[in-house]
Amino acid sequence: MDTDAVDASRPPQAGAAFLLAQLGAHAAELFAQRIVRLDLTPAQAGLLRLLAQTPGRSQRELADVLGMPPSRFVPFADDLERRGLLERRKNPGDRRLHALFLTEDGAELLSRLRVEAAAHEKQMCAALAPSEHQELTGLLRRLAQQQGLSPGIHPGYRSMRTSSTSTAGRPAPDQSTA
Amino acid sequence: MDTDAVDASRPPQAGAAFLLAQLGAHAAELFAQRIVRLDLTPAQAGLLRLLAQTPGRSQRELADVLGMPPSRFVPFADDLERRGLLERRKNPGDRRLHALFLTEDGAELLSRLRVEAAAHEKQMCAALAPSEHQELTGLLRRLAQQQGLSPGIHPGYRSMRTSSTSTAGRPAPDQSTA
DNA sequence: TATTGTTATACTCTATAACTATA
DNA sequence: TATAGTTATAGAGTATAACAATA
Repeated sequence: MDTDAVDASRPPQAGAAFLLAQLGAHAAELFAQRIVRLDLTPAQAGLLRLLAQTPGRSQRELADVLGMPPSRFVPFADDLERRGLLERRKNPGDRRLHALFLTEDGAELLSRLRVEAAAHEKQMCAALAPSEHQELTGLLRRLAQQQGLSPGIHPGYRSMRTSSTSTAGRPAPDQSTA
Repeated sequence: MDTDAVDASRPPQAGAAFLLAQLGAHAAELFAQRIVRLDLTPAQAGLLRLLAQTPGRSQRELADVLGMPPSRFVPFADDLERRGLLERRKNPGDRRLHALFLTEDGAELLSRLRVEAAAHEKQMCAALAPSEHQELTGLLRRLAQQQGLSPGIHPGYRSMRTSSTSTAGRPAPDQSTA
C-alpha cells in the first residue's frame, strides 16, 4: 500500500493520448517539411483536397470547414489564385457568392501532393509490418469516428501557416542591423 | 492497373499518418481545454512533468528540451515561479546558472494533472476495448521510438501558448461541424 | 435588414539581438 | 572571450470590426 501508484520522480509510461499528440505534432511537422518542395503549407494542401472533393463551394463555407475566419480566408485563397491553382467564379444565382474551383494546374499539383502523402505514410509507419500498419489504421479510424472528426480536415489547420512566401526555407539568418 | 488510379473527385481513405495528425491535434485541444481548470497550458504541464523527472536542470537545458528560445523561457518560468509552482535556486558551483525545482505546491498540482491525464486517456480511447487500447498504445510506442521522439515531451510545445493569463475570455467556441 | 466577400486596424505572440553577470 | 540569464524591440500573424455589394 505504501507503493503509491503515482511516483513523481518516475512518471508512468506515456499513454495513448499523449502519444497521439506527440506523434501527431511530429507527423504534421514532417509533412510540412516535405511539401515545402511543392511550395505548399499543410493548410493549403487541405484546401486543395477540399476543392477536389466538393468543388464550387463558397468561401464562407470553406472557411468554416477549415476553421478559419473569413477575413483570413481571403488572402489565403488570394495566394493560391495568383498561382493559378484555384479559380473564383461568380455564382449567377447569388452574385454575392464566389464559388471556388480547382484549376488544371491545381489538380496536377494535388496529384503530386498525393505522391508525397504516400511517401510520408511509409516514413511514419516504417516501424510496422504491413499487417500492423493496417491494424493501426483501423484503430485510428475508429477513434477519429468516435471523436466526431470529419474526414479530410483536422483542427490543426486553424493555427497553421497560411502562406508559403519564402518563409518555408531555412531560417535565413539575415544579420542585418548589426 | 486502372484500379489504383487516383481519382481527384473521390480521394482515398485517410492513411495512418493523416489520422495521427488529425487525432493528435484533437487530443492536444481536448487536453488543453481540460487543464484550463488548473490554470495550466500544455506547455506548462510539460515543464512541471520535466521538473519532476529531472530536478535541478538549468533554464538553458530546459529551454532546449522544450524547443523554445531562452528569451521565451524566462517569462514562461517567471509565471510559474510567481504562482509558487517552481523555484529557482542559484547554483553555488557556477553562479550563472539557475537550477529549477518543483515546489510542494507544484508537486501537488502535478498529481492533480495526472488525474486529468488519466481521464483524458479514457475519453480519447472510449471507442476501444481494453485489449485494443493496449494494442494501440504498443503500436504508438513503437512508432514514437522509431521516429526518435523522446518520451514525455513533444514538438508541439514549441508553438503552444506559454501563459494562461485571462485567455479564459474565449472558452470553447466549438465550431466543429461534428 | 441580413449575408458574402473584403479591407483596415489593433493586438498578440515570437524571435533576434543587445545587455549583465559570471566564468 | 564565452556562456546563462534577462530585457527590449521589431516583425509577423491574427482576430475584430468596419465597409461595400447583393439579396
